[in-house]
Formats: sequence, structure tokens, C-alpha cells
Amino acid sequence: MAKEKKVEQITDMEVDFAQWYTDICRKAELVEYASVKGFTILRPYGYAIWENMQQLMDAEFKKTGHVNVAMPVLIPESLLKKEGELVNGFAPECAWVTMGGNEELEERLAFRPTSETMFCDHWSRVLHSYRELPMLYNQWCSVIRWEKTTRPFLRSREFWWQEGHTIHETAEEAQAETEQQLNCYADFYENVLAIPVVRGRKTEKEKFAGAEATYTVECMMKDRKALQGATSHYFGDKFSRAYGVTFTGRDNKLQYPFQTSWGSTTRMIGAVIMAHGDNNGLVLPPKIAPIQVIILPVAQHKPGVLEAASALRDRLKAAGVRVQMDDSDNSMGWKCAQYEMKGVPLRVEIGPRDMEAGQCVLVRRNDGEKTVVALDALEAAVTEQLELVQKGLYEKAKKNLDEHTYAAYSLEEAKELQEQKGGFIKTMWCGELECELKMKEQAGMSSRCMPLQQEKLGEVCACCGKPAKTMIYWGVAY
RNA sequence: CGGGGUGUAGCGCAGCUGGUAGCGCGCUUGGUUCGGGACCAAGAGGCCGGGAGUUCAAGUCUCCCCACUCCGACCA
Repeated sequence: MAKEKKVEQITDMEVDFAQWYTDICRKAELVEYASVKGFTILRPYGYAIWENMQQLMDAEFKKTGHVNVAMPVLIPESLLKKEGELVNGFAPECAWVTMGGNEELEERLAFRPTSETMFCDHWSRVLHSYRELPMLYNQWCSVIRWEKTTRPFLRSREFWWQEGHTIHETAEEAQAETEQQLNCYADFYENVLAIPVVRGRKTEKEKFAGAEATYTVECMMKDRKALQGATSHYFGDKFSRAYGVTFTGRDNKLQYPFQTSWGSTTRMIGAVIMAHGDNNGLVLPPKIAPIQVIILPVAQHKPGVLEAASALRDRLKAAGVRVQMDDSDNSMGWKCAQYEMKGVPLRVEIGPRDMEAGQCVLVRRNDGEKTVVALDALEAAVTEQLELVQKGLYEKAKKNLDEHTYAAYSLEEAKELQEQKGGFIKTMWCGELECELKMKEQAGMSSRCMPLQQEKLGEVCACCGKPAKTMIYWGVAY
């Protein structure tokens, strides 16, 4: 039976992927535009997703000894300017405070675009001895970057994130931290968000302003474009020197600590939308879904139905499932469509016929698969189905990634593959900026990363034919 | 920041060559329905994105802003 087009209908992703994405952001009630250009409001449902992400990630950070702090939102210009590369990278997109009340400030203050400078400034005051190292800090906050074009979750002028900042006694320890946090992100993406990633290192051109090395997890969206999922940076002692962060070492000499920073943002919500969503709306991995199970009583006016449905809800709640029941007067069809739009992983239906048979029906969001289960087996069945959704999402995303990663041996071939297939194109690379720029200019792709897991495709660079140094992934990025 | 598109009720839109605003959905109330986006009836809801101008008269014409959106350049 043909569904009539209604208000909540969204654009098909095959028709217009960008519009489809925007439709989901708004129709699933994740986000709303604020009154200042480029700023967004995270609505309760969107924020609930973020809270779940935060909670799980924060727990992982704490397992490895990190502690949370809160730094100020304003940075004096002079402080920001102490590290040249960072300033060059971020100054163009800073927002400034120039007035305090009615008085013009003597020095203007930047809204933090990132907080390396303030962590360094703080450490320069509180760090004394190697005995105090490492300092493993993190903060959950929002930052402001005055972007030119904005899109919900993917690029907005304010976004919410966590930024980890650590200092260590030795370079090796800091490098290990950088790698550990990269892996933490990769695990989070794969195990929680059900999005497979490619771990790798950014090129000189793509790395964070001021970093010695930037590592990334790259993921692939359903339109085969690339999204940088999270980054982890190794700074060496560059910032320590610039900000005068010192400590007395084991040898009683003054030393500079080695530093890292790593961040992940509300962009992850965008990644989830574009990695798992479909033409009926959002599809959420159970681990972060605000509502994991929606219970829909069928023919709820009939005696006993609501009671039976409520009982199921109470049992699932007691079993630790995030569950809701919808006993509103809306029709069954409306409710089904509504919770599909919102990406609820599992639906439980119970009506008079089910009650008579002592069963209920479970319907998975990701593939529409229905399972009839005996009422007394509810908890186990729900747990199992939620796991199947989580697994199903990962497998489908993994298939998308694997099937759209191609090897190319010349720039022309890379260009052709990108145009005809899309996705990640892997080639050998000489390491020269010139070739990277050429790839961008001629094939429209930027370098995504040099994967940690290398693969030897040949001896020479696909762009210039000179001896290759590394295998690299290219793609069209968000 | 360059190029395109769009701003009229909460949402989606109509409003031709100017005459003071309409439709569908949603919302409220009442009733009938209820296993995939139900139906009937009665309501409420608008400085037509903002500002200037032309005109007796502007949603409609002119100019300037602003916002959103898509495509590039730049960046999480």
C-alpha cells in the first residue's frame, strides 16, 4: 500500500543526499537553528544521544587515568599568540570579545577555538617536578570557530566536544598516549557507534596547526564521502617551550614536558546519521540510542492491552533497557513511522492477538526483521535483538567501507575511480606536497591519512612516478 | 569568500499582468476509529524575513540588507 506523502516525509538519500541529511537532523528533532548564523541548538533528543556518547567515552578516559577539568572560555590575545603555528591556524576563525560592559578592553579576548594555550599557561604555573607527571586532563565543553559555511553537526560555529590535554616526562610516553587515545577513539567508533574506521597519520598539509604529528580515524559515509572521526595529536615539547612549561627532572635539571591533545566532537552524531540512516530516517546504534526499545500497544483501547504493554515496559526497565511506551491516540502507522524517523533500534508490538498467544512481536529498525517471542522470554530476546542491530549496523557499514576502497596506480586512475565509484582511493605516495596538491586539483580528493596498517601497492608514487615512501588514502571529505 | 536556490500560520506550499491573504498537514475541543502514516464536526493561529523606495494602493514592482540551503574554496 502506497504511503501518502506527509509532512514528516524526508527526501530520499538517492535523490539528494545533502537534503536527506538536513531533513533527518530536523525531522528527527536532533537540532534546530539558533538566531545567530551558524549556531545550533541541540534539542533534547539530539542532546540525549550526545550524553550517551559522553558517558561511555568519559568512562573510557577515566579507565586510563584521565581526569576532567574546566578551563575558561576566553583567551587573551597575547597568550594565544605565543605559539606561531597555532595562531596562524586558528586566528582567522576566532571570535573576539572587545568590550566588558561599556568599557573597551585593553586587550581583546578570543573565544576558545581550542584550549592548548590555556592548558599550557596553567601548567606553566602549577608544574614543578617530574613526580607530578604525567598530567592527564580532559574537558567537555564547546568551542567557537567562525566557519564560513555551516551544516548541523558537521560544521557549525559553535560545537560541543571533549578535548584531552596531557603532558609527560618523556617523548615516548607522550607518543604512547597519542596512540592510546587514537585507539580509544577507533574502538569507540567501531564498538559503540558501529562505524568501522581507518586509523592513520595525517600528512604535513593536513595535520593540526602546531602539532608534530596528527593521527586520525577516518570513516566512510553512505554517500562514500570521507569524514574525519576524531584526532589525536603529538606535540613533542614545542608548546612547552613556547609557553614556558617546565619541571625539574630526575637529574635535577629543568626540562620541558612532552605533550598531546586529542578531541572528538558532536560531529560524531553526523557520522552516525550518514553511516547508518536510511530513507525512513535515523538509525541509531543501540548503545547510544536514547530510546532503545519503543513499545507500541496495538488496539490499546481493548481491555488489558495497556496493562500488558505497561508490564512489558516495566520488565524491560528493570532489566536496564532504555524503554518507552507510546500509548498516545495516534494510529499504529503513524507511531511506526515516527519511531523509525527517530531511529529507535527496536520496536515491541503487543495486541489482543499476541496476548492470547502469550507473545509479542519485536521489529528491528535496521533491517525491518520481525521476531515473535514468548512473553516470558522478553528480556533475553530484547537483549539479543539489540545486539543483532548493533552488529548488523557495523557489518553493513564495514561492507560499504570495504567495497568502496580501491587501489590506484596513477593519478588518472585515481581520478577515474573517484568519479565513477567514489569512496577511498589508496595509492603509493612520494610524500611531496606537490603531489598532494595535484591530487586535490585534478582529482578533487584530499589525503585522508597514511594508514597505520600499511600495504605495499608498488614502488613508485602514483602522481609523479618517483620512489614512494608510503601508502596513502585519498577521498572527498566532509 | 565566490556561484546557484529559497524566505507567506508550527510544517509543506499556493497566491497570474499590484486592490489589503488562502490550501493541506499539524495544533485545540468533542465524537467515531485503531495489527503500517484514520475520519467527521467545530475552533485557534499571519507586522507575507528586515529596511528603504515607486504607487491612491505592495506578499506581488525596484534597490539594499539578513537568514537558511546546495555546489566550490577553507576548516572538527
